[in-house]
Amino acid sequence: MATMKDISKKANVSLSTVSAVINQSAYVSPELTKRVTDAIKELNYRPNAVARSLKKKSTETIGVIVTDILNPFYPPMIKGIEDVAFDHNFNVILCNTSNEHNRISTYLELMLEKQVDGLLLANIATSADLNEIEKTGLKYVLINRKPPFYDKNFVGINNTLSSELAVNHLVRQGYKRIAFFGGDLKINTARERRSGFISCMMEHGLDVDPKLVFEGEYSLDSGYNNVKKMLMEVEQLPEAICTVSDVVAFGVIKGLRDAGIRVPDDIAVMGNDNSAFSEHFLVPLSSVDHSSYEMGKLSMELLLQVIKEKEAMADRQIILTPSLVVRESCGVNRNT
Amino acid sequence: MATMKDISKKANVSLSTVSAVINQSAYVSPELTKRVTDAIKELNYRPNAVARSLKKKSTETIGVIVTDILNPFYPPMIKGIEDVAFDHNFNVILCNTSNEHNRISTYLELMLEKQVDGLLLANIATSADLNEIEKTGLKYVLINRKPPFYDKNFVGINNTLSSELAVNHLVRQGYKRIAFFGGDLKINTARERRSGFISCMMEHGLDVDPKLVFEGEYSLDSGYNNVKKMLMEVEQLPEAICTVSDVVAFGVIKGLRDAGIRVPDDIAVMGNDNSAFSEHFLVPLSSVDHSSYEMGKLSMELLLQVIKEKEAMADRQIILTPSLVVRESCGVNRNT
DNA sequence: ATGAAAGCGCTAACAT
DNA sequence: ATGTTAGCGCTTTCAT
Repeated sequence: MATMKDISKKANVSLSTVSAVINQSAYVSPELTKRVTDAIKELNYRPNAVARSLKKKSTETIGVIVTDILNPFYPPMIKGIEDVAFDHNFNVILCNTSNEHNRISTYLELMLEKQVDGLLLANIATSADLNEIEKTGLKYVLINRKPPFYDKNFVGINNTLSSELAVNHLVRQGYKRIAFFGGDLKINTARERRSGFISCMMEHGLDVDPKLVFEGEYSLDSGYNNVKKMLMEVEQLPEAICTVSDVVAFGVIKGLRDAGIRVPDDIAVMGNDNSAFSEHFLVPLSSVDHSSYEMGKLSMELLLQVIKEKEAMADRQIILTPSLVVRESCGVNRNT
Repeated sequence: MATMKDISKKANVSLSTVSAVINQSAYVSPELTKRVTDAIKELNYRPNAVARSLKKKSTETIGVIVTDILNPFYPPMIKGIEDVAFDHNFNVILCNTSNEHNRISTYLELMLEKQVDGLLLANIATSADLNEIEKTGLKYVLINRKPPFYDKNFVGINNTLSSELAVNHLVRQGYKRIAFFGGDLKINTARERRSGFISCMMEHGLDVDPKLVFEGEYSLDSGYNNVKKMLMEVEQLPEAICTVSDVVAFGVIKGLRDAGIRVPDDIAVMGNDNSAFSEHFLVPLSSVDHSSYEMGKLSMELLLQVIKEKEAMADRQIILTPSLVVRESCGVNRNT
């Protein structure tokens, strides 16, 4: 690989002149400019970003940490991040923890050593984890999940509202006895969606049967297993099931079908997330769209701002508004 | 951020001693070792990988270029890559071209400048593209797709066999008039799957109606649109449709349903890829598994070998064997 | 066993 | 307008 030194020799100019034409950081006479650009072409020169980074203390690289790229919620988010990174000549180092929580620390160390300009994190839900991030001193923005009392840079959605949209739809369809299949209450999104469900039910004057409110995880298995549990423990089944996420709804529908219960004929099922292919699921899933692509995009744009500002800028929390997506899993309006 | 210099001062030793204890590259007396490690802890020192990379000419970073992370075929592959990278303290820069072919060149330049140690490419199907890669001089291995006559490092699957497995299954189910919904014939996987289909049909003594062999793309829309086309142009519909990929099958099933045709009752549909959630699709899709996670894993392992060998090692082509996955979309055996 | 010093490829302050 | 030079943080010969 040719270096700037090679160019300067070939073009018979100084190093700083080469640097000046490459970075257009100072006026260079057309004469010398041509000699330099010619040499660059001839030697097929490419600047060495590592050397530049060492000098400039910036790598134009960011780290993205997610829990599980296999969860269909994340690919659009990652695509959103990558798209804006690409537009700004930034690169994205993908860190996929595969739900192994202790991988986070290792990734953080690696990112620190690699001198990334910033971090995008989609799986920080506890103060302990946040603390680890803060200790790195890196610039960062949190996506989707956040610890209690967190008031710094963040891009997420209105989770309470997402449940409300879901419940409203179910109520409009005429369902009254509605179950909630939730997630891990250590995660704010799970807490907020759960409380949105409960408060919205109350708002409608509907009872929430505690036996019909389940905790779980953001996984298909969780939905499946909770259905089994419900079938065992609950005497009177619900008319509808409101879930914390599409993958959970997938598991719920699978569990229901395995038990010979038809969706939506016997029980309606509502998703939340609007994952890819939910439209084409066993029974096309009604859901609430969270535009995770948009979240990715906005978080990267925010991070770029944070990186580029010289003095610390005021923190921002961007909360997107979810929207209802009606398909078939909650049947047609029973009131009309 | 503390540097090695800070450590050497604090511990009152030379730079090379600090380096020696960090890299365990030379014997250092217990006495000095302790002083150094203490200083490292006290100053919370982290080695600067950028500086190290500049000196060592290796970044422990690789670039991964894929066409579209939204295609469910890729996340498992990326996860496989990332998992073995993680085990070797390598980082993965994700390059998602979003099917914009001209993004490839830009990514290649960026990867060159960033001095990645190697490249994993899942979308190189033409000699022209391969040429671009070769010009970078970077080490690389191709995944899944490859240009004609390519005989270098590669990890893929036996595409011909994947079609044969599909056809065999359909024939076993009693179908005789079988259509093929293919992909872009510029891509070897599409060509091989198509020719596997045709030869296997012949093997069974079955006619291939040219009007029932479609070209297309690896996308849902392609399957959907080709169904429309078929419905318009073909007088006698097929009993079964063999597709080049699950996403195409998704589109096919959607198109069929929209036209009031039931799957598998009226027409059977066979996937190929076994994407995530195919199991939970509108009608659970019978498919052929390609273990894209395994492909990712093996390709990264191969790349690491290539990177670590001093002298050029013999090229390797790893061809995985696909396996049939029977679900519901091709009905039950009509012969029994 | 430890230290001094050169140099990886670049940028930027300074000198001319 | 162009060139000289120091230095980013590290590794690695070469002395001692």
